[in-house]
Amino acid sequence: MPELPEVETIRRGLEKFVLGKRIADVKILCEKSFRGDAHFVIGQKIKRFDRKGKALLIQLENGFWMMVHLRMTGQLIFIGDDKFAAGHPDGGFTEEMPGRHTRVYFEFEDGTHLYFNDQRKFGFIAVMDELSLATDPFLTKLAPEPWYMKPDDFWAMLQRHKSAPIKAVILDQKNIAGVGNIYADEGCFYAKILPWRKVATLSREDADLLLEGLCKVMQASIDSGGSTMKDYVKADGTKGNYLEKFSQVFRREGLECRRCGAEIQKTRTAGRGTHYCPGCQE
DNA sequence: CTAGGATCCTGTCAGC
DNA sequence: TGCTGACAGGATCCTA
Repeated sequence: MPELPEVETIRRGLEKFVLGKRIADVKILCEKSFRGDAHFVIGQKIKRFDRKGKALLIQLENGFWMMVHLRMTGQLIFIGDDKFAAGHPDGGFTEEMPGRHTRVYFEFEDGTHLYFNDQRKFGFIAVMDELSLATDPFLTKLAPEPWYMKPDDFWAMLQRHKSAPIKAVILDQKNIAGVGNIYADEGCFYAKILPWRKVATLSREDADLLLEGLCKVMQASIDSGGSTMKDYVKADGTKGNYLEKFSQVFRREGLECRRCGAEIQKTRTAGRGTHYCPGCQE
């Protein structure tokens, strides 16, 4: 579920609360959720948190890395004097940790913990050396994030997928990085494009507007995630919800369009639930 | 090469 | 109540 803005929110939170901590132990409760050798991680200090698209990268002082991908239902929860959670919106601090969905957790030297929870087990943490990171198939094929893509590049990319629905194209991380189901729908709404339109039917203006929309909705969400994080830091279990704050179509089926007043609809495109306004998208 | 569908896994919810 | 199928903020694998 977490898309780029969620992962960036996590990255910032971890940078604030976990950077520099030394990992005393790693508990693996689900083998599938942890790839590679935990021995390269135990005893190491966390040197840096980075992010590429939806992938979180953690650099250790010995030069090894951990790549975390949350996929659909992953979340990271830090519990110490401060508490911080982000990712999949379920659970949070209501459960005892480790909980029913905890797959892996880290114990730091100072007694604090970082939990990786993942209901559906699609996500993972992978221990990687420099070479495996540099040659990782997902990372090497990952396209630029929207704000690093020029309108010309975006347009050129679209020309390679003329017969696909536009939503399917922007969901593919090899085409543009970080867009998921929420921002695909929100971006199409911004550009007034129906998500199932074949790319061939889009004008250059449509494409420019869509790229602009993707940049804007994702940046707004990152900014909002920042304020959500503050609520979490208060450790009161508050569920910040940036969707409520500025979603125009996502999970608003049956409600009025904020732009034209028509009723937001939900259908299926590219195998995913798809939200749109029949009044102002075409 | 692209496009589309099945698949990984667990949980919840609507409908019978 | 119990069963069944659909669906879920993702990405890969397989087939055509």
